[in-house]
This record gives sequence, C-alpha cells and structure tokens, in this order.
Amino acid sequence: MLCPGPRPRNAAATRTAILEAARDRFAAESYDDVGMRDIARDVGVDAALISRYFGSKDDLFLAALDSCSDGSTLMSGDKSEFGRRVAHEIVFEPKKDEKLKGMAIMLRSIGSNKAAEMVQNTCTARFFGPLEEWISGPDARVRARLLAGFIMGMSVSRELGGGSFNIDQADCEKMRDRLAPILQGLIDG
Amino acid sequence: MLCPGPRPRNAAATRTAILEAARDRFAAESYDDVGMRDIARDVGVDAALISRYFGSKDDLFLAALDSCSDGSTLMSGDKSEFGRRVAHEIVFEPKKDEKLKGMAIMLRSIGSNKAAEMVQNTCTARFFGPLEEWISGPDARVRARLLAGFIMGMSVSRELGGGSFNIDQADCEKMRDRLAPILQGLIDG
DNA sequence: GACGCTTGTCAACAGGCGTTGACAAAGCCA
DNA sequence: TGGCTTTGTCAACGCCTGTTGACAAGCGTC
Repeated sequence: MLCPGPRPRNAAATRTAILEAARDRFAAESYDDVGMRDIARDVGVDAALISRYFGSKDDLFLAALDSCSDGSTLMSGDKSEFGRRVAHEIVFEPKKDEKLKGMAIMLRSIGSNKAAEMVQNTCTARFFGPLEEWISGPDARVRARLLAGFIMGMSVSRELGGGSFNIDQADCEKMRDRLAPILQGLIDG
Repeated sequence: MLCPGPRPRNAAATRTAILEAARDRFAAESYDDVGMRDIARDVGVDAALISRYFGSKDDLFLAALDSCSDGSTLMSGDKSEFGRRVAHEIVFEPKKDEKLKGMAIMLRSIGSNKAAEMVQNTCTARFFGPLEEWISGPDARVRARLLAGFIMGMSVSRELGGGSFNIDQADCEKMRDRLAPILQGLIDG
C-alpha cells in the first residue's frame, strides 16, 4: 500500500521491501518484462534507489532468487509421501505456495538471454543438486532430472494453458492421482 | 551466407528467407531478445523491409510460429511405439529435430508478456488440442496435459542444465528407458 | 545551532527498440 | 527512351530502458 507523503527513513526496511517486491515481480513476469521503475513503484520509491542498494538489475535479480527457499523445502516431510504431496501442490496450490516461488522465477526467465546464466547456476546449485543428493540410490542423477523436468513441465503446461489447466475439479483430482505414483516411482527407484 | 553487393530483387525468396531466419532466431532466443535488426542481418536485408513484408514484430512471430509443423507430427507413427519414439527424440535429438522447433519457440517466449497470448493460443490450438483428440479414451484431456507437461518439462530441464542434461551416454539411455514407459502409460490409458 | 552522514528524489544520459516515410535503383511495358 | 511499379536502403522518429550524479531533507552528534 502506497502512503502519501515522504517515505519514512529506514534503510533496512526499504531494502527488504524492495527485495520482496522484486521477488513478486520476477515470479510473475520475465526478467525482461520487469522494469526497475515497476519495482520502485510497487515499493513507493524512486528507481535510482534500487540501483544504489543493489548495484544493478542483475544483482537484484540474483538477490531475489537467493532470497527464495530452495528446492529442499520440497523434500521436507515423509519420503514415501513425496509423490502425493508434491502432486497435490502442483495441481491445487500453484501460486500461493511460497516454496515454489523460486521455481516460478526461474521458469519465467529461463528464456531470457540476460538471465539465463544466473538461472542455470541457481537451478543447478539449489534445485537439481539437492534433489539428486536427497533421492540417492541408483541412477540418482537421471531420476532427479526426470523428477525436476516433470515438476517444472507441469508448471509450464499450466502456464501455456493460460494460467490454469482449464480443467474442472474432478479432472484436477484425476490429474493429481495420475501424477502422484509417477513421481513416487522416481523417488523409490 | 551474406553476399557482397546488392541483394537480388526477388520478393518471394526474400520473404521466405526472412521467415526462416525468424523461425531459427525465435527458436533459439526469446521474443524479447530477438530484434528485428538481428533477423535482418541474418538475411542480409534492412530491418525496415521486414516491417513492410510482415507488418509488425508480432505478426512476424505469429507467422514464424504458424510455419512450424504442429504437434501432430509427434503423433505420426505407431501409437504403441509413441513412448519409445518420443523419449528417444527428447533425450537424443533435442535440437536438430524440426518437429520440435515450434515447441522450442513456444518455450522460449512463454515467459514474455508480449508473446504470452500468442503462444498460449497457438499451443492450445496446435498442441494440446490435437494431442487430446489423438490419444482419446477416458480422461483424454488430463492425460494429454500430463503428456504435454512431461515433454515440455524435459526440454526445460535440459535448458536449465545449460543446454544439455550434463549426463553421459549411458545415463542418457537410462533416462530414455525410464521416460518411455511413463509416456506410453499415459497413451495407453 | 551547525556539522556530517544517511536516505531518498529528480533530471538527465546513452543506448536500444520497432516503426515510418522519403529516397534510390531495378525491371517491365509502351 | 520515358514512365511506372516493385524491391530494397537509409535516416530518423518517439519511446522505453538501466544507470548516474547532483541535489534536498531527515537525523544524530558535537
């Protein structure tokens, strides 16, 4: 909420406000589509201030990416329930889930040349890597890549459908019920 | 290949050359990253000519998208071999396959606000729709969405890995062998 | 109160973008 | 040869971008 009058002088609060706004913006739009002035307007601040606090747009993007919980949050909880749990999150809780915000940012900007390298590095270090280590067992890397691909692919599929899967509640449940054992199968080996 | 001297006067050839260059560019870079001047340079032509032939950048993008073979090429061949065939293409023939160029274009630019609507419409009309019709049977829509999601997700996963899966030949075969039955299972019902 | 540091604003810059209209040259037809 | 249409080039426009440096105002300290 923007307030009238000058902004209270509080560097720390302003900094985190910028970071949060950037995270939300980059999760909703691509690196190229998000402008410094957009983020500044969200916070109620001049765009120049962002450059001063974060250096460059690249640095801000990286900071936003780093501030998200990494893939390991997906791996919290019972391993034998992974399939059902993640399938449910993917199908029913696509947006509100903070856990997936980092992945949303990566998916939004993977196509952009300027952001590609940052996204790739982050993805390897904070998603592929931990996932591979966590599932362990034979062919861990292959299974991790398949798992990651399926999870991200469903997000892309939803996006390409116009922001939702365009299916009713009953079909959502069917989708979840078909997805769960496939994911679980990759976990189990 | 650029040739010195003035370009031969041949409107039809120039037009298709532009279209092909645009298709290649948009398959390799996002809508935002591809500039009219880039495409023009590829063809050896002035950027203004593209505007005259195709109207706007949006129109050129749509024309490039339409000029690709649609998802139905994935569905040619024996239905009972779909899983192995597509899994092989995804893992081993990511780029050179003309069949997947349309999908590459869509994936590159799905994140861009300016291209999102065009991509979504094209995807529904030429990928989701035909696929759903082709597989038929119970829950066709759900299965088609899962299938499409998995196929696209593996492309994204490769991209996020830095352009390849970063796994050796043996692991590639394992990935294909794990992927194939999953895809086939969604085809069979 | 006056200084100095911090915090935020403002105007401007250089560079890139898609697009436009005027212009040049090539080819065709009478 | 002279005109006319087609094909392509060129320069420029207005717009938007990230970034910078100068300036203003708040706030603690001497």
